[in-house]
Amino acid sequence: MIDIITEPHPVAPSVPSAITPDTRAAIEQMYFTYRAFTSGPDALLAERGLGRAHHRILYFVGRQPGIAVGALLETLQISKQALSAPLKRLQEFSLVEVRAADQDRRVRRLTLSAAGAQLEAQLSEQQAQWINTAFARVTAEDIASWRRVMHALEQ
Amino acid sequence: MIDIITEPHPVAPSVPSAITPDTRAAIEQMYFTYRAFTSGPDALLAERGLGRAHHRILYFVGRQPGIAVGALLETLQISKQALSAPLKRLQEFSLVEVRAADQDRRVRRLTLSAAGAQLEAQLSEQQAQWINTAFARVTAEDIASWRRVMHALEQ
DNA sequence: GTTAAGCGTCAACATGATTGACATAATCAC
DNA sequence: GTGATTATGTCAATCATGTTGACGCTTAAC
Repeated sequence: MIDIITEPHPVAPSVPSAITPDTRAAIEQMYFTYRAFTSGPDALLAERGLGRAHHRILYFVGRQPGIAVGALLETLQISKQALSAPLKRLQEFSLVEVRAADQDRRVRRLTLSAAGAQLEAQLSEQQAQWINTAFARVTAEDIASWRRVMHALEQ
Repeated sequence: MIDIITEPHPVAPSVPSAITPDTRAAIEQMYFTYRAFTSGPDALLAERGLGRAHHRILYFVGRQPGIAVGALLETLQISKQALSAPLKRLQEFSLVEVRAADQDRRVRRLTLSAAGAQLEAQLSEQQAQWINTAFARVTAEDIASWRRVMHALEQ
């Protein structure tokens, strides 16, 4: 159980803040934009009885075919138990295939089946169209700048 | 129960896609950037036994003091049942205050207590510092462009 | 042959969301 | 005033996604 503290909380006195209206606007934009970003795929996935967890697996296995389970866990930053159920379901649906690695047979390599690759393409296609639609409304310089800022935001 | 279809799925044949490597990169950037965006506040909230749901309530009540429950539901796009538990908890912790509206006493107006405002400021401060740190590494033109693109992405 | 690595699985639990049904108080329409 | 509607709350069942802990299995490494 998490330690719930309701008493006055011992926190470092907050440095007088740089929360300008512009920064506030940026925070809100991250929230709403991400929500819009996920809503398209979510609907498509729901039709098949899948969720966002399955999407992330499909996505990263698609990007790195033959990725090991451990590496996928690192990428997703979740526990193996959290991965277990959605990965199993993707196997049952024949969307993801699992094979022991040749060199080290403890390692399971994950790849997309043809159907898995097709679904992944549909999902990415949706997001790509959404991004490309937005990109079409701004200049090439805006896009380059957007990338620079997003990269800076990843730390 | 969701209708689970494992048979070949009746989907419109996907239009040959515009998923360029650049678009892929943009998709990934959204995912990782949002994850980085939420990790700071999440840690601070966990110390107090709160989660992201509480954060969103604190945030929007902070931005629109006196907001009605129904309006908050609209903003968050969740059901009243989903709001109930975290809101109740915020009241128990004396972070959010609830008062019947003067004109229409069915309407409950939500405001932050002093402690609630302080916590909200800390959380926003964290995100603001993160954003400002990133903004410091790019030009003013990049920031303006970033805003334009983010706005376009909200549709 | 023992140890360690990579992975799987069972269990218990927390959180955040859903839908459905019903309850209550206050306002509005007549 | 009565009756419908609105704003909100609440109980219940369910789902998805995550956690930690404990234990087991197969394979590789020493």
